[in-house]
Amino acid sequence: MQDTKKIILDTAQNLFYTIGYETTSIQTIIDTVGIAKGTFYHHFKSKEELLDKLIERLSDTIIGTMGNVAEDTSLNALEKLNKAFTLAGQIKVDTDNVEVIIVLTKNFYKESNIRMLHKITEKVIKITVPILAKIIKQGVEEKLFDTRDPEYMGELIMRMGVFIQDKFKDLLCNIDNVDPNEAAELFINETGMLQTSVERMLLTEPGSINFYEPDLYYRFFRKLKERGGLNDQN
Amino acid sequence: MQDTKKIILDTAQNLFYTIGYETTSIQTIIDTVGIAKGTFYHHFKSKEELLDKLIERLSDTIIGTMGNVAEDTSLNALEKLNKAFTLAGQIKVDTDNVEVIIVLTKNFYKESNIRMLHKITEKVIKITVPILAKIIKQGVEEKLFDTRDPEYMGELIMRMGVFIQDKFKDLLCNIDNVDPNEAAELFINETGMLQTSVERMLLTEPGSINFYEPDLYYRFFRKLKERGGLNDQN
DNA sequence: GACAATAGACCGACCGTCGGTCTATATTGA
DNA sequence: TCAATATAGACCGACGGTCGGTCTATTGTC
Repeated sequence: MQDTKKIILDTAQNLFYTIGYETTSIQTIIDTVGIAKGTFYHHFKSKEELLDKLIERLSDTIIGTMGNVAEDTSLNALEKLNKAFTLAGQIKVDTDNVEVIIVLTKNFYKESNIRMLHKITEKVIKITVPILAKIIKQGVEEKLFDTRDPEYMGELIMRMGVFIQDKFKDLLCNIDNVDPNEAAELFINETGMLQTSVERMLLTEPGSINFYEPDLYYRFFRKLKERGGLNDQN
Repeated sequence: MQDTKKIILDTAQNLFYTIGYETTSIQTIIDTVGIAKGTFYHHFKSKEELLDKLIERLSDTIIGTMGNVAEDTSLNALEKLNKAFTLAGQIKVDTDNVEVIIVLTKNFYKESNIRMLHKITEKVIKITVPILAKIIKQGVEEKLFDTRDPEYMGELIMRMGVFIQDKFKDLLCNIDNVDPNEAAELFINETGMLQTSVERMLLTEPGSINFYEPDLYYRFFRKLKERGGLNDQN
């Protein structure tokens, strides 16, 4: 990868994440990088291709981390599924990176990013489903799960993950009107519903699916409230 | 509703469905209707508002039809759910309207319509979930279903419906490379998986969820193949 | 000297604005 | 009662500004 090309990619990623894909013009990108129009179009044939390359780069890291889990022979299918699912989410929720989550939430998910989000989501699903399917298939063989179509179940589970990520975003956006404990409880209820749903769909033991740690979210929402919600950043 | 406004809405709907939202310019709309720029902006403050009004109109019909099912006292919750879910899909699959489905598939779902599709999907979910939730709640009271959060289950089911609609589109787009019976079988397998998943999630009797009629899809795909797939229309 | 990299003037399409016209209804005054 | 006037709002289309993308010229490199 040439230097300029990488810089363009990095800059564009920053801008797309903070300002939005549609709302970031080529002009803004080249001004930020400090290059001319012609240079940009020498490296990328269109804005769309730039986005695609960006998503490609993102995919590689996800495939890497999830692939490792799937091939870890020390884990059974249930452990793998729990671990792999957590890794599939692009944003790692943590009490240490409240700032980052806020910025991403307020910008990444905004209206002008629908196309980008859609592309990313579809790509992530496309690359993660085969990995999840493999894990689920292993689980069926280990008699931990019951389903006749691991591929389909993998995709269903991933889409449920996308769904709850969206719910998480909604909660964050309304955090100022809600008590942090209440918000945490709401979200934990939703994660619980999701986990129970997956357990039922796979006919596995109640309580065996653990995609989300309740404590983490209690702490996260409390910390978020402490620093004054999302308002100070705009 | 004034005459001109309604004509603009109708025309735009046609254009958006056949050419696509992003790819239809205001100029095209006003040329088709036969009015001037100013007239358009007299009735709508932006292209986006036009889309919103269009979606609003669509929502009203869905609320109407689904609401009737929910309030039909002659049905139990299971019958209501089966009926309501089918009505939620905007496109009624039928062997009589193969043509319409083809046009909608090839255009409605295309790349340049992602924003429009997203808006429609979110709106449809927003208005249908309360209705489904009510039905599911009734089902819990009737001991037909088991869940502690009907609202969440309603949304999950609706999103699974959106998901399978997308799968149906994918199948249609690749119809030329696949045997119609094989395509039908693929899709029926997926509907089966979805139905089983819903049954398990709601802890209801296997076989009680019937959102899709297998025969209909066998006939549909056979008829589609007879008329030569999607190719003749472009 | 061939070829990749960079530059920036330029293009056409697009959304939305703005000053203004035109018609139909309401109001007025004799 | 009815002509003259006033008001509302539907309608018009030239225009501004932005944006993605192209094209030709120039620079740098092996």
